[in-house]
Amino acid sequence: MTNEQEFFNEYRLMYRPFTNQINLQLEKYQLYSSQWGVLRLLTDRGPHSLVEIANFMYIEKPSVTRLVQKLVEIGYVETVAGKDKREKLVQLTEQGEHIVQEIQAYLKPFLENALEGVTEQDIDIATQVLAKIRANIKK
Amino acid sequence: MTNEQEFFNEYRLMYRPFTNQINLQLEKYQLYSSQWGVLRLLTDRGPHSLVEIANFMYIEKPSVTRLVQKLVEIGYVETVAGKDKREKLVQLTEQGEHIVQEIQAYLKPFLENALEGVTEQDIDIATQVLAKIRANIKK
DNA sequence: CAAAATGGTTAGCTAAGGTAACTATATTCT
DNA sequence: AGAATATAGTTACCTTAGCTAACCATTTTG
Repeated sequence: MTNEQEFFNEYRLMYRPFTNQINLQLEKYQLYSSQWGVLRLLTDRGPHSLVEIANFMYIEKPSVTRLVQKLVEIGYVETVAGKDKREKLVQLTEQGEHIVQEIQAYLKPFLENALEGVTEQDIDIATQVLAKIRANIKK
Repeated sequence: MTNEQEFFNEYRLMYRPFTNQINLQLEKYQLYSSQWGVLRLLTDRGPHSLVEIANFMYIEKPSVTRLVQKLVEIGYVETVAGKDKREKLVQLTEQGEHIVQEIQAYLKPFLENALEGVTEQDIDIATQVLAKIRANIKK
């Protein structure tokens, strides 16, 4: 087995246990990891339209509609009309901003534990490899 | 944003484009990436019972039942009764062994392209990081 | 040998998407 | 300017890749 195949093998093997664990942690906040992805995007990079969210997350518009509808329902985000009246800008509510901080703190020990025994440097290398692959695929 | 969060962010962002592309490549063989995962396991490590497959792939027994049923239908694998009469050993058929070779060759350019510009050494480091995380999570 | 454990299946559910077809607003092109 | 085209978002319905609960059939254990 070549190194390339071994890498992709490991990549896929990690996916389910990781996502399951994250969903377990997020249950407390009535969130799934997909919704958490949206909240993190809004936190890290500010308000986005639905289409922008779709492009960033590599998912289709209807999927974003549903994710955002649920987050609005819970009260973590709100939508405001853009200058372009077709557009809806999605932004965190005050409650949303608050909960994101709380969740980030809550997840911290879990993520730290997951990376236990891995050096900072290796994490950075792995991060760059993943980013590079993503760029190559979408090219 | 800390490095840890950045890593997990990249990990998740890569998942959908990657799996979509793989499924696209596998369409030609009437396979999904989940089924391909089973074929690869049988190729790399020989015949396995359903429970062994479930443990290896971190999925539940009923999911394995369905994956294997489909592969039997297509004719890529067959099941033989184990010494323990409850057990079913899943193994590649001749056609299955043949097709795995073909698919591996067919996927090669795609995987190489995905890793273009990444050094062997960095791939190895990234692979080890993923394996380590998986071990930490399941611990 | 009865009770518990293990391997596998069936039935029905869910998360996290996707496509097709539509409305409403904006943009472009003659 | 007005018609054709493009873009943002939604609705309805479909799919992949899982899941749990409940159930057989064997095997192991007390």
